[in-house]
Amino acid sequence: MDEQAEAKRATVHDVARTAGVSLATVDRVLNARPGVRPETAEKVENAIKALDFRRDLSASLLARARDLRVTFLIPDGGNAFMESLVGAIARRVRQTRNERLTLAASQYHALDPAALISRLDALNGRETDCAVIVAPDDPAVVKAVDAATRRGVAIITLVSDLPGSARRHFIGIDNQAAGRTAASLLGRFCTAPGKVGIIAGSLGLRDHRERFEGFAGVLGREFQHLSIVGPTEGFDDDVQTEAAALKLLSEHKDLTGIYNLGAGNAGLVAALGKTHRAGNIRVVSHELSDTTRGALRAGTLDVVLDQNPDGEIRAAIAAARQVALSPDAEIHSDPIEIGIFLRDNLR
Amino acid sequence: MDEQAEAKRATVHDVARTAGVSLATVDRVLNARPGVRPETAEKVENAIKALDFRRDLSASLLARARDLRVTFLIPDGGNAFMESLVGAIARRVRQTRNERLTLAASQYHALDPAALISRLDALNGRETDCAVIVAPDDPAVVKAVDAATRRGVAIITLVSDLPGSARRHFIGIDNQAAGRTAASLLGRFCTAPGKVGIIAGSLGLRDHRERFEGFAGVLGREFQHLSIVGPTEGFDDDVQTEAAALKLLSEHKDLTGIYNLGAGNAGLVAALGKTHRAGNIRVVSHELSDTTRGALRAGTLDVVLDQNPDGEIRAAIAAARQVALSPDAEIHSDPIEIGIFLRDNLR
DNA sequence: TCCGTCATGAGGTACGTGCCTCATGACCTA
DNA sequence: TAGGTCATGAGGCACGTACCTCATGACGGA
Repeated sequence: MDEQAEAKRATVHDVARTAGVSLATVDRVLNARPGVRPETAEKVENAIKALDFRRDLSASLLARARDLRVTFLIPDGGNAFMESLVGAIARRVRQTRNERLTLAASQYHALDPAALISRLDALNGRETDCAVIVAPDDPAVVKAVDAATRRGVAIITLVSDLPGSARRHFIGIDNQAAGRTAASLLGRFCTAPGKVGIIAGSLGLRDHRERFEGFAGVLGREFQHLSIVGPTEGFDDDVQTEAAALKLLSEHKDLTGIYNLGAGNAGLVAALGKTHRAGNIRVVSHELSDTTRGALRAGTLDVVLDQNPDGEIRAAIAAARQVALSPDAEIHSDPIEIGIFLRDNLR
Repeated sequence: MDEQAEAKRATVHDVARTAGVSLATVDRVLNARPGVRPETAEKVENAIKALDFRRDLSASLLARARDLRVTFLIPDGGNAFMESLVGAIARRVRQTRNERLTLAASQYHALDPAALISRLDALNGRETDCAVIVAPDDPAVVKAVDAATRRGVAIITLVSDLPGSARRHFIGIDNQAAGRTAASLLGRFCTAPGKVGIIAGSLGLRDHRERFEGFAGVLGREFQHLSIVGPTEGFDDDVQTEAAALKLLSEHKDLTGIYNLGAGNAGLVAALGKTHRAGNIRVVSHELSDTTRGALRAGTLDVVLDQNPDGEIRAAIAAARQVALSPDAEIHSDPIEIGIFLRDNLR
């Protein structure tokens, strides 16, 4: 089987000729400028469809003599995963310097919707084409997203979605599947009957709720020799997570497994070490970091599920380009896969 | 932390001015055209470094009025993984239609180095910028790769590398790590003492050898209650793999696990079904496909390691763009991660 | 009927790079 | 010294799109 290149691509000139209108009119339609009668616009749309015309991104960005400007809004506050997202953005900046792309990363005070909202309100379509946000599922945030969209800034949600908002796209993993996967691994690792403790960041967070649901479903259905203790909340914080883990460990001597579906892994590792249970309990947690890598190597953690921050940033940028290309068309993006890391396939 | 966009990027005009030469000379240097004295070229190189000039890929592809032409050479022969690579290429074709990229996929007779070599010999730099090849590690292939490189076709190896050749880059997973991961999972799933059977495609293949080495290392070091039987060869073929699996199963009644590090999964699944051992033996194999997905859902397979064909194709194209941009510079590409799939995180 | 508004056409320049032609001067060789 | 080769400069056109100005014709209301 050989696939050959298709014939020459259609240009705006071809569209104009086919539609029987001038270049200027095609341009008005393509860039949603006023001054075109609906029936004329339709002729153009039809020609575009007939020729399968797609605007040439290279030429387009070149002609407007400016970059595609993408702003990231990420929570701060020492959360290792969020920091790795910021790191991934910085890496992309280096790689995309010759691709007419300007990336700006900006952190807002975590767990503070008002801080995020004021950042969103400050965005406008003249300075920003697209904003990629990691946002809590809050009605006021949804409103701010809708308002920014009306000002011409396309919004893409990252990690945690905002269904019901005007956001153009969501980039993230299937958190239910992540929970199911954790249960499936822990269920097979813990062969003797016993208890499995669950630590969440906060059940107010959509992604954490979904992970727990997936986990509980699979464990209840397939691993009935294990029962669930919790979830208890660690608020994505090392100190509070350590306290939660210590409480679990002291109250349930027959604990054979732990699933930490939030952040705060350093606290969890510390608690396992202090109680001398590291290695005796099977532990699954989320997000690769220096802490979790070290704990995997030491055998304190057995599995780390990872949502691949570099992949998410790449996908977000690709989605932003699609938005720039055709503001209404549906966005296609490769699904972000859940990475499963053991000591043996650490990167 | 906020990262702002840097100042305006340097253009060829800036380079010419800084170097004190004309645009034409800069162009000659940039595109490796003859007619420039070494010391003049050096002035230009220095200006490029001083200004951190990078050629604008969009403008470059636009100006040469042709696409970046990438040809893929993939083995045929019903191997499900190779077919999925071809499918991934087809998907990319659709996504990159407006990115000045022409992808051609071409399959050659599997296990036939001569067929690959004649394809390589037919490539030339006027029609192809870059060839991405899945190639056996054969001295004659290495020679053909070197010759194609001299004719101006950059070669990128995919899945299996050709160290010692003039290939510009390798895209693929760490096969040692894949083997280690398989051992680590199988070792924890098989808690009772017993035997683990190994089926390879062919130990003549570099990637298969590496997987086996990784597997044997971890199993011997960490799971001494398990012993290895094999490897036996299935030649990446369903029928032969089924025969190999049947032989393993009949000769070793105390087999508690199987690791199939090659293709031919349909044969393995058939053998497990016929001997009524499906579900009683822990099985790890490679590459997601309809067969392996179904077997995961049915519980016949426990884990499938996957090298993410879509990601590999994406990475290969990104690498090809880098080659086009600067023919000598080192290529940076995100590592391809080993996907670990259980029933619960199937996509 | 006159003027204003609107839809559209015509044509240009610009973006950054590739690639072409032609001219010029320096240097080498016979 | 004439003819040749070579390094370089000067300039222009092209790629496909964005965006600008100006002209023109149609149609409406007063």
